[in-house]
Amino acid sequence: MFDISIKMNFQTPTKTVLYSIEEAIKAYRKLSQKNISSIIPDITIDQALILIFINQDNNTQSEIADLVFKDYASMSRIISLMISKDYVDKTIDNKDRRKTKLKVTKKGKKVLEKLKPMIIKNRDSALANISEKEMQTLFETLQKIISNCQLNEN
Amino acid sequence: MFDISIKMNFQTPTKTVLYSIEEAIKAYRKLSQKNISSIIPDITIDQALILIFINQDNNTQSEIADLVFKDYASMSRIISLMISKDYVDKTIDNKDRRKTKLKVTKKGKKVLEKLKPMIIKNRDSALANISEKEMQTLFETLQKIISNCQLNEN
DNA sequence: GAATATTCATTGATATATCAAATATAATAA
DNA sequence: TTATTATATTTGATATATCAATGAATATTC
Repeated sequence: MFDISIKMNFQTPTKTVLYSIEEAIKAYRKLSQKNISSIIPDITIDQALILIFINQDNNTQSEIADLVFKDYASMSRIISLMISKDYVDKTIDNKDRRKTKLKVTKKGKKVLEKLKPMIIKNRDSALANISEKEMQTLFETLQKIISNCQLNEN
Repeated sequence: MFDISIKMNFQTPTKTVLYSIEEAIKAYRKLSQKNISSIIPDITIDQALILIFINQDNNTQSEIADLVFKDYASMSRIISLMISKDYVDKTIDNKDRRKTKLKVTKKGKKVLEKLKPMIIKNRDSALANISEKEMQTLFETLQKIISNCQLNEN
């Protein structure tokens, strides 16, 4: 009895939308990584995304980590690698010596310019045949899920 | 000029739905992991998911890897760990000695029973206040994105 | 000003992701 | 049957994820 009642509510994982969300993001990542690697072989999509954010504003390392949903420890290591590849340049913020100032190098800027068209193309092909209205609905539902999850967080 | 025309199409990453998809799945994973760890400290959500799939059917290791979107190499290592924790038991398939037969151990089954209510609760809280219709729409849009990405795959 | 607490970043340990290469077995072609 | 090819899994190398602990600088409290 008990077992059956549990099973009734216990949908196979593959049947929940959460599974589809995972599937969608993995498919998009795979496509993006493949296309980006075809232009710049030694950069990951996350590194490219980080490069875009560093280029946009004067954010600290941990602010950017929050933007790309990364742990600060991971961020620290990714930045090290990006420095060693000469995509990024790091200096100490003299107003607060705990903080870092990140800057995209010349090489990094070149890479960004080379990648931009492909980044746009990736987004466009992932979102092909999806209307503005559909996209808006998708966005709103996702925001609900996000805030639902964050409610039960602390 | 050229630069401006690029910028016009180059939305800030945070403004695309793809970013929201990533955000949603990460928020859900964080919530799930937290709640699952509160019951069984030494299991990850992916391991729990894998346990469910092993329990359901007689799939081979790589079939399960496909179900949970994991690389075969990762799967191999995850299974090793799950065996060492006595959640899973592995034998060679004598009809085809390349294949493995995976089985959930008694301890694994106990863990699954303990976790089931929480897994259901996690899904429910993530999807709270989302109507059936909304969920259906979400599912359909995600399927479009998935097939869009897989089209440009090979 | 000294002690304490907080913040930003790094490092260590372990698990997982990814690609390439290696093994072992099975299926197919010659 | 032997050689070749294909399939299932493992292993190596490197990058990333996560948690805990540490270091360095700043902010707060007394």
